[in-house]
Amino acid sequence: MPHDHSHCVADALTRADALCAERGARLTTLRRRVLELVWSSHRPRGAYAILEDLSQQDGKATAPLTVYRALEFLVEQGLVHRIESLNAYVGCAAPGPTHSGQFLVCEGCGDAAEVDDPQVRAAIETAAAARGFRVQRPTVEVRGVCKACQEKHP
Amino acid sequence: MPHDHSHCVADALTRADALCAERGARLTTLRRRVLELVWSSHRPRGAYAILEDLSQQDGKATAPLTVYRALEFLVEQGLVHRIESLNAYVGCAAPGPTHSGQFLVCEGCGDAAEVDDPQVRAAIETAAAARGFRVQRPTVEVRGVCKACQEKHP
DNA sequence: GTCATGACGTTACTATATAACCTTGCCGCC
DNA sequence: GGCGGCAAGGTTATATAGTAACGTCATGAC
Ligand SMILES: [Zn+2]
Ligand SMILES: [Zn+2]
Ligand SMILES: [Zn+2]
Ligand SMILES: [Zn+2]
Repeated sequence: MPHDHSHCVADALTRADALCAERGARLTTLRRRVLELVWSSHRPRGAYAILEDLSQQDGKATAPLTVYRALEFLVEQGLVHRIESLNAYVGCAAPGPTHSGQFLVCEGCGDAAEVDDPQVRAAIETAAAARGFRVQRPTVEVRGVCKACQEKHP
Repeated sequence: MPHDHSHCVADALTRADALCAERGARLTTLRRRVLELVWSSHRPRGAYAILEDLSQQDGKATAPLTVYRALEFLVEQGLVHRIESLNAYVGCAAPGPTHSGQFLVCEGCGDAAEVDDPQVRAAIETAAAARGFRVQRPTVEVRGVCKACQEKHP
């Protein structure tokens, strides 16, 4: 779905500003820049890719730790999610009460769509409870093909 | 649950022998050794940890590729699963028709219990279908605390 | 035996992530 | 104003994870 992505970015930054202000968290210039770079598309972006973007913008090399620290902050604040199966990061579509959604990762276009399906969450909770397992952080990353890509290759 | 783990290992190896024979897949000495090392506990084990085990057994350094190739084979055969969120590998409890189960990973003891819950699978399938997403490979890795560890720290 | 195939070894390299330590800038307070 | 405390960010080095390219050897079909 071709959309006006600049809106996605602008919205994400606005929400981030609001959330951090509300919580007294410091969304510094660097952290905000990293957040914007994560949001450069809906494809999860690796830490080193972001590092390169940053270095290029500044015309000088940046250290990995700089990026990792910013990402750590953004993940803690629930503004960004880490996709474990890709070692990459993607902007959260609906930050707020910190959550952990599920991700539909397309093999075709690479986009990762975030969904937060109560049924999925409940099924996992139930299956875990049946084994006496206390859930802390569920990770659900579904590889497959998105609607748009299916239509492209019929 | 303290159990006779040697049984787990023996069973796993027996099943692996049978499955590979049935399929005409070659479970070579190296691959069998790696499988045994993966099964050394119920904790997912990193490729480099296995590499060290192997090197130590042989008294000479082994190359990473050796291990990665064996692991690739074992994963393809469904004898071993990769835990994405840990970059580690764990033996499959019920190999056979190749499946992709869910994993309950304990923060306390590190054990990863494999479950294959139809409800979870169905919920994911439904949620994906509702968005026109075709599922290929679901990854579910739940971090939390297992029953035994909960009882240990009440 | 010959030859094709697949398994394994060797070397070098890329990618991802963290440790230890120091500098800077902000903020409240004396 | 100046000082103490703290958190962010910089610097350097290192740990951990994964691949590429190429060669050699074993197995099995013919
Ligand atoms: Zn967008
Ligand atoms: Zn797609
Ligand atoms: Zn066991
Ligand atoms: Zn446990």
